Amino acid sequence: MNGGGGHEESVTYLRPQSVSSVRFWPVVCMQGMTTHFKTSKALKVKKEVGENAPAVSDDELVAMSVRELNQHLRGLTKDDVAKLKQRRRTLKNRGYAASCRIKRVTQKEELERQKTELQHEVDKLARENASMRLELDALRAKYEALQCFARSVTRGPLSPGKVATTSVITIVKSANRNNSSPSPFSTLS
Amino acid sequence: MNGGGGHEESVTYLRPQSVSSVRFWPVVCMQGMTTHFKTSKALKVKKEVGENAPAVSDDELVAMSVRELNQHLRGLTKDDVAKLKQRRRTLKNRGYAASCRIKRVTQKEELERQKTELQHEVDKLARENASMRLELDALRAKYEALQCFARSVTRGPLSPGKVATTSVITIVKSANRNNSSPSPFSTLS
DNA sequence: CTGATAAGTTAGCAC
DNA sequence: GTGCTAACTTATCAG
Repeated sequence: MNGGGGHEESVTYLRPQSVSSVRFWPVVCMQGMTTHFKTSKALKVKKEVGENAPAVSDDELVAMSVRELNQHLRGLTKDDVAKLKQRRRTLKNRGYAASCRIKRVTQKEELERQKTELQHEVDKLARENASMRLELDALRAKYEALQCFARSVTRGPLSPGKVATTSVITIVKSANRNNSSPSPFSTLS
Repeated sequence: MNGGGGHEESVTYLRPQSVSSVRFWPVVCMQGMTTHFKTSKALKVKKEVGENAPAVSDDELVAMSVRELNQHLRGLTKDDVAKLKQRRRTLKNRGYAASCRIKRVTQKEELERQKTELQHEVDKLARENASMRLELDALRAKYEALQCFARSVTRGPLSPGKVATTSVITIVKSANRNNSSPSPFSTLS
């Protein structure tokens, strides 16, 4: 596979580094891009006699600015220039792909976090709601009881002594049925 | 590139179909897997003299059962068998990858849907909560006012003539209206 | 082996 | 040219 014409001599593989040691880089940083090495894809360069190119590493190549890159391009074949640039582009893309995946995972986690947060908020509001509803019902009961009493006192102004007291007793019982709060007259005395 | 030894004659490329017409398949279905065609990767098969293999299409190959596949493998080189199987595996993987992407997107959408739903629930509960709080406050005010009145009637049983009667009427009216009146005496006509 | 998924490669878009 | 992303390929793992 990958026959360059049938030559086997004086060929140097770039990227001869570790296989399947995969690291995550800080997004867009692309340190330590030394992975994989697909044989059929490995860029290779004929070693010219008296070659002085220092065989830039992936890390260096990808971190290089365009200006720095141009310096390394001095005295290279037009073909080699293209290949080096392509290698740089590929390395960059590898980093972009990693960034993209990290972003995807991060966004998903963020979404799940927000979902959990909202769920907690729903729970909290539902609890508040329920307790308020209880309170409201209790207060309504108390209010109606008190209203009953007030009506009995005012409508029939017979003798406010004994009758009123009896009414109060009744109301107290009624109020206890509905909830735990004491009689509507607990604060009266 | 991809030299099979330097021969250029009698070579048939499989997968010569459309380039970059990408379709989504029903998950795991893998219909219409005719895409891309990376030249450096294209599987190619030597055309043997008297070859009777019908050059199975991607669709057929991927939909084939193992038993059917074995029938198509009759009279093929061990090498060609391996290549065909590899092509099948690659096609399958293409489908798996598509399924994987679809699943990812679907899950994300589902997450967002749930988030929206929860947000609506929070809004609804918050609204309920606020209105109930208003109702509660109004009722408390009414209750206290009535309590005041009741206290004044019971504690000092002076003359329950005009004032008391007026008060009672007010209370009754107020009771019919739930919470729109800030004071039990506001509706005094 | 089948299916799924992480990582890498490629094509193509947008700036 | 740079960065991003969909689709594809490959490697690898689980069942």
